[in-house]
Amino acid sequence: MGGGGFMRLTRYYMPTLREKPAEAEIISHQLMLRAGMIRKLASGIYSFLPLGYRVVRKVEEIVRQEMDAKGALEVFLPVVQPAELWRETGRWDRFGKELLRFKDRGEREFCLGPTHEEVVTDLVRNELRSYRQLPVNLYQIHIKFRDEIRPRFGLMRAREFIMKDAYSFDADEEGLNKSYEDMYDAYSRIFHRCGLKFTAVEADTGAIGGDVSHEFMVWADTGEDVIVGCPQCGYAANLEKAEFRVTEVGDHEKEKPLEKVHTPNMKTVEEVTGFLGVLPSRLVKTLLYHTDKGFVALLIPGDREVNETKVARLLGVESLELASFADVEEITGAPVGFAGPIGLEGVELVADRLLEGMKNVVVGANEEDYHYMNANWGRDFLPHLVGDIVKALPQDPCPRCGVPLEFSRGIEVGHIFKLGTKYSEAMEAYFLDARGRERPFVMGCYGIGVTRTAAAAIEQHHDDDGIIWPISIAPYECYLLPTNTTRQDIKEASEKVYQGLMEKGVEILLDDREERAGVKFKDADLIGVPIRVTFGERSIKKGVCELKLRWEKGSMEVPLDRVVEEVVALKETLLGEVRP
RNA sequence: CGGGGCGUAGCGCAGGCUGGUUAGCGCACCUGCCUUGGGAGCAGGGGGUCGGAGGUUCAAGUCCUCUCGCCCCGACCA
Repeated sequence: MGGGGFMRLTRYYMPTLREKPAEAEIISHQLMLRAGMIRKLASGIYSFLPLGYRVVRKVEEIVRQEMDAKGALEVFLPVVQPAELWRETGRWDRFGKELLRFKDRGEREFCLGPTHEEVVTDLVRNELRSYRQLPVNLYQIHIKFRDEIRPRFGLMRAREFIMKDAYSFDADEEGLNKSYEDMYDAYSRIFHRCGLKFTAVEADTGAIGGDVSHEFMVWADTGEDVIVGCPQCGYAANLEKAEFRVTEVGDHEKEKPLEKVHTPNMKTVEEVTGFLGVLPSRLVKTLLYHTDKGFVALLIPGDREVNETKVARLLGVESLELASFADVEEITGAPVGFAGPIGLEGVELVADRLLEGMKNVVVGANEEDYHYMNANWGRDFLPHLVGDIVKALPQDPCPRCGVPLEFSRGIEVGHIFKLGTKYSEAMEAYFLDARGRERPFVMGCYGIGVTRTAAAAIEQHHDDDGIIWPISIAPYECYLLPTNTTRQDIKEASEKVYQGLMEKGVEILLDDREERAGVKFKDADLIGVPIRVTFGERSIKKGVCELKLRWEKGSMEVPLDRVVEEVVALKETLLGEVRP
């Protein structure tokens, strides 16, 4: 590790803060600032101090070992990338403002790399020619820059961050499947070794493209992502992707005559259903969206929300956003709040499958202050397309086994994709197969947010006093705490143990500062080193010191001449607990 | 991009409405004494372009205009 695996605090740079910085909202951000791990340079841009950087390096090293074990090869690609490359895949225009663009002195356009599909594909297309050279998996660990709309939560959603990204190149689908499985396995091992409680969930491929994808989620109530899981069969997906079973196959009511009702100034589902005395699920919301293929009207139950990801996938569109108020008026002939499928022309009607078979529902009348009651599918309106376009809700039946789904929150720390030939075709990256045919590489890409993983670990492992590092990613493994360095016996004992542990390769901090014991205890707890050895007056006279784990209340007395071996053994035990 | 809030010492803040000596407090920092098992005590001390620019005024941290930065919420589910 940088700077060696041992250090005395009198020579360290670890500016801890007693008070929590005003800017920090979530616990990992607060603790990283307080523990002297990071400092902010600008919005979403952080410097790593020695303690923080050691944690980053620990995570990186675990990632590196597991990637190498799968035969992936480490490379180092440029942060600054030319616009032409991004134009080849069309992402120069599509990527949006997250892509930080600038020009060099010669007015040539560049960007700071938010990801490296283009660069890595460019790299191999000039060098890999034959199927015999495949598969290849190239990875790197370094800085990414994404100009987030709103950076927040410290390292959790930073603009500049450290990422491990890997790209696999295979000759065919079968090869890709193998590469993907290897990465899935490597990721499981990596997060396990980092001491994290996590789960892999099915995910949508979104802007990166491709078809199959999993996200690795660290469980945390403060997480920004919603995990939908089945307690019975283990189905797990993120909210964007989560499917659910339709159990009700329709109503057995008789169709009643369509009835136009006056609903003055009632625009929301609550207002209309409250006024008409029906359940929100009996109202059909009609939402107008603008897509790159024109306008569409989405029909969903009043108690549901549109899942835009599912819609985009179903329609095969790239952009999807709610129509403006003006467009809604133009298309429906009524102000927002009164749209409905009956008599709505010029737009494609897309209905959620939940509505199929429902009888006598409420819909907007496309006329200000009017709705219809007893509208019926088939008789009064007929959707052009039916599909799953709403978000799952807790208690919806699992798509696989029908057991009620449970919702929880998580932090996305890893994401793997089967890309297929999307990039290789766009960039004309071909190889020759066994029969001499030119074929595009079948690609996969695999990311891990290294700095986010460190933050996620804190979200999952802390208490009121500070961080509680899993030993595998702790900045140091052991904290030596002489309570009073003015006493020779205490000082000498701690120095001797320091020497002993150093020789055994244990990563240690010796708190040799002339501070009062309380200050040292507070700092030790704050920075969260897992093993602590205390040298105090009472115990030193008995020839012992105290061994304590950060997450346990009590400590154990250990003879001074045995503490080195005890710490070494303890370290091995703790590391063993996070080995896959 | 829309809305709200905040920029005063390294950190956390007061002062501002109602302009008026040398701009304060706690923590941190330096020196000394003392103390040494959960962020001690006493004494002394250093540190500020009050985010920046312009303006009003005899006088601006305070009022006005502009600007920069940071934080939070929202970005339209009819």
